[in-house]
Formats: sequence, structure tokens, C-alpha cells
Amino acid sequence: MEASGISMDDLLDSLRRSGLRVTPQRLEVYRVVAVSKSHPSVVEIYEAVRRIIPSISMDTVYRTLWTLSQIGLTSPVSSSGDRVRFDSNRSPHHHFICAKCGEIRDFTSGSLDDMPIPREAGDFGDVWGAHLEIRGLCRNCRKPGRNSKRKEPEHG
Amino acid sequence: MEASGISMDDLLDSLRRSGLRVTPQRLEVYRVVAVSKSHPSVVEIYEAVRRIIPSISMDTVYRTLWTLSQIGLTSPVSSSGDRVRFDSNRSPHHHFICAKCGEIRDFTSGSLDDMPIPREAGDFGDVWGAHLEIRGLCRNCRKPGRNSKRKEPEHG
DNA sequence: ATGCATGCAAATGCTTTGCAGCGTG
DNA sequence: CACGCTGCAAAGCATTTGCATGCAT
Repeated sequence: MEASGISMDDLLDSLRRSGLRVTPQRLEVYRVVAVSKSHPSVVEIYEAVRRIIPSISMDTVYRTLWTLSQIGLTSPVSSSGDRVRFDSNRSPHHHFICAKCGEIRDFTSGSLDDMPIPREAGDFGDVWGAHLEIRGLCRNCRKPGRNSKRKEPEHG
Repeated sequence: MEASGISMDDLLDSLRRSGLRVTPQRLEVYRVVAVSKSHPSVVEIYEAVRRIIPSISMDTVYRTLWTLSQIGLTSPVSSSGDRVRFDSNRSPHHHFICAKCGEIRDFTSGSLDDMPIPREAGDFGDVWGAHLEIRGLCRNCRKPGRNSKRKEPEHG
């Protein structure tokens, strides 16, 4: 897991700094999200973790994900209306969200990374990170006839 | 309602262009979201519309909001984990989201508005709009002792 | 030792869906 | 006049919660 550039040490530090306990469940849930290339849903994370810790339960996954998000290690990504999904906060990236099918695609942008955080935002509190969220119509949904409903995303 | 800069004509055009029917429910739901300064939840929108169209039902509000979102007139804003909220797409703005309490604050930024959409995003499809999403810790949650749980946001 | 974290299972609601009648185009 | 849209009520299901036990500190 160290191979993919994930630092479990950072996780340990973050947990301890926040006065939270280091448990196998937390380690594994984090690892799964961190390794994932997409935006795993809670069930997907649950399934993956279960292969390592068969006794883990759904609610622990939920609780863990919120805990990790609260200390900045993961972020809920919401396809909004769909079930919640999670992103690890390593390697900053941005989202293209299709307004029609709800699909979320990642992209990176050097020019955006250089962009300074507007000070207006800093007035609200501590800024941990930022990403651009772009709404539009994906190639698939642009095609006539492809009237993809939100609940049956034809993927793209 | 024209007073607040909302163009009902745009709504009519958009609906017709998409082959959708113009109904009082759609007009009113859109108006409520467009007028709102914050990020109304579905229930809040429902309550507001009900004052004008007492017979409207919750599911119509849901359906209408998704419909409007699919043609780009509103956007689901997800406090993620919380219930869905909606934003009208007039006047571009950005979001500061507190990782701890989930509160979403708006801000505008001239410098950001000038920022070009990275072409990487355009590869995915048609771009309708973009906004920056900043995660961090709000002033309230920064204070020690204020361990605001996600479900009981102490507001800020 | 001391409590936070976990698992289990039941509860909670938000959100969706099927269908008949109505209103828009 | 035809078909999309609405309302109603019931179903679906993602997410949360209470509690006893286990484990990290």
C-alpha cells in the first residue's frame, strides 16, 4: 500500500493528533478509499474492507468515513441524490459532473493548482483544500436518444 | 419576482426548448429556489411552494427539482450526508464547506470568475458552469469545546 | 483500568414509484 | 384530443442509533 504513495503514517498522526484511537477498521477503510481511483460508495468500501476484516459492519464503515472526513483525510463526494461517495484527499483533482446522468469524472489541471485560494473563503475559517466542480452534459447524454435517467446511469 | 432579477422568461424558454411542459408547479418551484439566498432543502422548498399552491405534493417537488437540474436551471448542492439542497444557477458563486459541521457558506470572487475553464473538463462534454468547493474548518468548529456533530450543526 | 470504538439489529426518514385523473400543447 | 405531469399513498433503502462487549491507550 505504501507503493501507491499512500502514507499510513500520516493517518496514524492525524488520528492521534485528533485524540482518536487507531483501530484496524480505521486503517483499512482509509486504505481502501486512498487506493481507489474512483469515488467508491459506502457499500463498495464495505465490500472491499470486508475482504480483510470480515467482521466489519456497515455502520462502522459509515462512522469511520465521517470521522475521517471530519479530520480532513477523506471527503464526501456527492453525486447528490445518489448515495454518498468518498474521495481520498491525496492528489488534488477536480470534478466534472453530468447534470443528466449524475456521473462524476475526475480531471487534474496544472493551471488550477496554481490558483490562489480567494481570501473571501479564508474569512469563514481554516481552508484545508479546494476543488473545482464543473456541471455540464457528458458526451453520452449529449447524444440524442440517450436519455439516461439518473438512476440508471449508462456510464460513460 | 422579476424584481429580484429572476427571469421567468428564461425558465419558459428552457422548458420549451427541452420539450417539457410549462406547469404552475414548475414555475413556482423554480421561483422559490431562485429567490432563496441560501440552499433550501426539499422540505423548505415544499413548504414555500405550498403557500402558493397548497395542493402540491412532496414528490412533485422532488421530480421538479431533478427536472430543473437536468436542464441546468438548478443544481443539487450536497451537504453530503445531509438531505439534498438546491441552488439556483443565477449569479455564480462558490462554496465553503465545513468538514466538521457540514455547514455551507457562499462567497463570490471576481478573480475566480475570470478563470478559464480548463480544457481537460471540456473533453468530457458540454460545460454549463463551474464553481469552487472549498473544504475546511469553520470558525465555530475551530473553537475548542465546540464539537459540533454533523447532525446538530450549531450554525455559524 | 477506562472509555472510545465496534457490531448487531432495529428504527428512521428521505426519496422514489405505480397509477388514475387532469391540464398543457 | 393525446400524452406528459401531478397527487396520493405505499414501498424502498440508504443511513443512523442504542446498547453491550472488546480493545486501544
